[in-house]
Amino acid sequence: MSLTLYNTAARALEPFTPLEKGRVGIYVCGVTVYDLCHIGHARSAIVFDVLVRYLRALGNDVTYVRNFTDVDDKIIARAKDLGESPEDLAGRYIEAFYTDMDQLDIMRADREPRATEHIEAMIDMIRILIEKGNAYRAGDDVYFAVESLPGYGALSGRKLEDMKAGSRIAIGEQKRHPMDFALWKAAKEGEPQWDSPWGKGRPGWHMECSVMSTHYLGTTFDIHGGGEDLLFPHHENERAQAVAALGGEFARYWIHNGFVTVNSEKMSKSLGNFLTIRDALKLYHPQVLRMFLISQHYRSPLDFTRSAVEAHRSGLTRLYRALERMDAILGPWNYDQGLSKQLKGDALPLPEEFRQAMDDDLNTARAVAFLFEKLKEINRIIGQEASLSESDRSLLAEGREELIVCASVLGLLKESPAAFFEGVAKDTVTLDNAEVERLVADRTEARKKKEWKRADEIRDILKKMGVVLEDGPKGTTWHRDV
RNA sequence: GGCGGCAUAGCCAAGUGGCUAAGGCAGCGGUCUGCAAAACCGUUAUUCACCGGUUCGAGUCCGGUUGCCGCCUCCA
Repeated sequence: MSLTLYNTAARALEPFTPLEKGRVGIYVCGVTVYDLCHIGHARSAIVFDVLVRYLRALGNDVTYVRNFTDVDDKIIARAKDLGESPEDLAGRYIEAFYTDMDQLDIMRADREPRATEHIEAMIDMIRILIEKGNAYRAGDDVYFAVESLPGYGALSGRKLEDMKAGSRIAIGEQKRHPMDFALWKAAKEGEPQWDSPWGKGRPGWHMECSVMSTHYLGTTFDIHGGGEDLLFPHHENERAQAVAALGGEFARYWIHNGFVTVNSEKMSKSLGNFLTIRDALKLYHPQVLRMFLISQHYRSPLDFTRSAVEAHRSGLTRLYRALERMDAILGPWNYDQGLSKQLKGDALPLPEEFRQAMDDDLNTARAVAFLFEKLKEINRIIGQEASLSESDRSLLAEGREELIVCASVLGLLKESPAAFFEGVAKDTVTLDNAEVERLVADRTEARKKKEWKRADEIRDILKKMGVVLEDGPKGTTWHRDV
């Protein structure tokens, strides 16, 4: 079996075959940097992060391009409100993007172009579109003529005649067809602007992606991704421009991720339920968020609720606990190893079951289920800890490797258990380890003397400090309450 | 109005016509333990919103009903 992906353009699952065997070019629409990223941005970023990781784990040489939209109406408006330059505002939010995404362990793309770095090429593309008769000037603006391109609407499954967009046209616009969209917008006072054959102005939103994707990946490339809301008009228009201007096929596979709702409501400013990554990270450990965000299929809507996220925190904790015990038995694992191997693009040894799940349109829910099945196997072996045979130990070592390699494709189990437990603990108060150790030792003393009451008192004290004890055959271990 | 999606146990969720409907969380019973915790074992959907149909066989395909959601306007 090989990788099958749902191609929005075909509205069907299709076997994925790159243009060139072993090489994959992927372009993903990034964010418009005028505000902090929210949990929906995180989902999108994680979906494509996992896709790229998996393509690499299969041994592909992947070129991953993700843009920043750093010139746009919203940026200009926000900058004006804050009395800041649009460039500074965009710069600040690009930094914020990295801060947040780094915490979620989202890999950097290979190319992260900004719209403002490619204005010249956009002007060139607009010029070509005018020459070819796909675009026209109207006043100081330039519009794309949707009727000039046969098949416009095919990507998003719309017919021009169905799209009664007349009511959306602002007075004063001189479009030939209501669906025509701006390629170049004439400059307004005090806004970012560039010289062009049509006077000073700035490019329309869709232009940047047509130009930057084909610049880095060629006129026909493998995968284009983004949130499902971008399908229309953004992706439709992006493709129309590129196909009309360059004649290539543009993207061959279109992948769109579903939305995140919060308590069953779409996030919106008016509802005040915008959950930024930053705020979510105040409540949950980044690995827990990641686990939650990949726990269902990427095309399904995902509802963010406290109880749902917390369920995954419990599950992830169980995985890390097993890791901790394996480290104790086998010696500590180097927690960077899985990831660093895969970043080189070498094929990873992935178990068949895991591969089948991922091959099936990136079924991360099933992939996670595999992790738990593996966990059960491992725990069964550890259960006999007192008498582990050589073959048990090597089974355990194999199991650990498999578990971590698979998890690394999902971006999970990437840190040491100690770091995870420290980070995931409810109690933010720093523990005095020496104090804990002393109490544990006192309790061990009491238990030796069978002073159960005293022992239980100490256990209660520790519990209140946020420490949970486990009495095992090799003595008492403790960890922070989760 | 146009286009599309979803409805599976207490909750989340996989299931892309055919062995006993994954997995997680929560609960319950058991093993272990001084008692716990953790772990393991067992258990919790004769049934997949409802009604018809196709088929030897449907959660899975088709039609209808109900309910929810998204896009069509900036949006991941």
